[in-house]
Amino acid sequence: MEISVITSNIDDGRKRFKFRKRERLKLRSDISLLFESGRSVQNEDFVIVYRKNRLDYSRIAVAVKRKFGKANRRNKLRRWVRECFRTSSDRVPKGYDLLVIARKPLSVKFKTSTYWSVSKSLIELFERIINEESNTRNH
RNA sequence: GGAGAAGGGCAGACAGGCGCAGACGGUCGCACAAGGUCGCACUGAGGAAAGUCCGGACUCCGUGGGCAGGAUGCUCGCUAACGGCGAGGUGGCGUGAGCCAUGGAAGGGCCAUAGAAACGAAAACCGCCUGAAAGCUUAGGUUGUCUUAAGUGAGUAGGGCAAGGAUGGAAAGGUGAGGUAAGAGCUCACCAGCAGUGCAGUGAUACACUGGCUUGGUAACCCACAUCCGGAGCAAGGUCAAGCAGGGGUUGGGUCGCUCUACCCUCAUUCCCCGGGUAGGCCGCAUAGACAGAUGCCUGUCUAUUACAGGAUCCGGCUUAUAGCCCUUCUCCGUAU
RNA sequence: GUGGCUAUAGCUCAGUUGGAAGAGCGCCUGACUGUGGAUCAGGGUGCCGAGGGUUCAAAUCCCUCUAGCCACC
Repeated sequence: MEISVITSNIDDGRKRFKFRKRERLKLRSDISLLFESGRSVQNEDFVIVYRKNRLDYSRIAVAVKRKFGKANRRNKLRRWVRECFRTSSDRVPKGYDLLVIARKPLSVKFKTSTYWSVSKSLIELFERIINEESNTRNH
């Protein structure tokens, strides 16, 4: 019961987020479905392929090509994307399967870029997904 | 204080917050399954985790032998083993601390072009030394199809030499003296190198004496000798089980580049071939340990957002990448005492 | 991850005991033609993926890197 007190204290400042196992998109069949019937948005850094699932939460997968860089760089980008997904879950569209693909220009400027610049361009894409989906519903 | 040489170390730290993986303990769950959920506590990437260049462990392949093939290469030691490391020997470079290299008298191959000649005690372009003759001319003796002298031919042909020049990456010991027509290990002294003997050392070798005077380079060319190596690799391999539907074939199969001897299995549940369908879990697997694959972000302080960079069967090395520092030992130069 | 292969002209490829690098297509120049094509004649387009080493000499032999590709659940 002491625990709940602590967490509630934190909730005063900012929200407490988790990244659960079920929020990962792991099955091969799900991903091939995405490629077959998913829609996509893109900017200079990323492509996001998305598709509505029948759950009340979103699932995410990250794809980084081997050409992007060595293992260290690829790991770092994957962690940043995951961190962004976790901390800004209120801005992520709910009930979707997402596949984030890193593009070539990002690999060039990756050495000088920071976590904030990467998460900014990701959030921009998340918001565009929300907008486009609401538009199609209106039609 | 400056310029170097060798070796070793750190690889952001501390505090707080959010988050992740595993194990453990609760809890939900027919249940010691999968999965979810909770957690004041525990564990959670590197010096190179990398390249995959070596060596093992481990696993499967039927046993043994031979050939082929591969690796290493001064000596000794360390090691499970190694192509690794340590010490020593010899040679080269550097004022020095130190650094780099290491089989050429078993045999064969190759050394283009240039050069006389490229490993055969061979060869002769220029050169050095020696050095003709026929013929021709002139003069004389003599009148014969004769002969003498000088000149010319010619410093030519021929012979001797391996000193010097030229070529080349490299020219067959080097320097000096004697010697000779000119020269030459032709002779002598010293030096280098080779062989033998003695002595010291486990040994590579060192030292001394004696001898004949002397036969390049290339084994990251073949190779001799010595030592070692069977082949594949955790996607190895083992095991469990659901679903469906099994069918067919004949001397075939039993790791390998080749080969030999012996052996084993086998007319089908197991091996081989073909078709359909497809799905995997667990073990292997670890005091980090997954199977879409765990380390990230924020705040404060310290110069600090800051190098190279992330385990995938595990160890021992090597190699390559690397910010900013720190420590130890040593060398040379300058100044002061 | 494990085990392999390749890199030579703009493109596709040769290049065997180490001795000054070629073929085909394309390209450029000239001739023929009013112009173009076809045809004929001529031309090199090269730091042999990068850096070291062995050698008198390296596309070739040895070592280390860098790219690209393939096979095996």
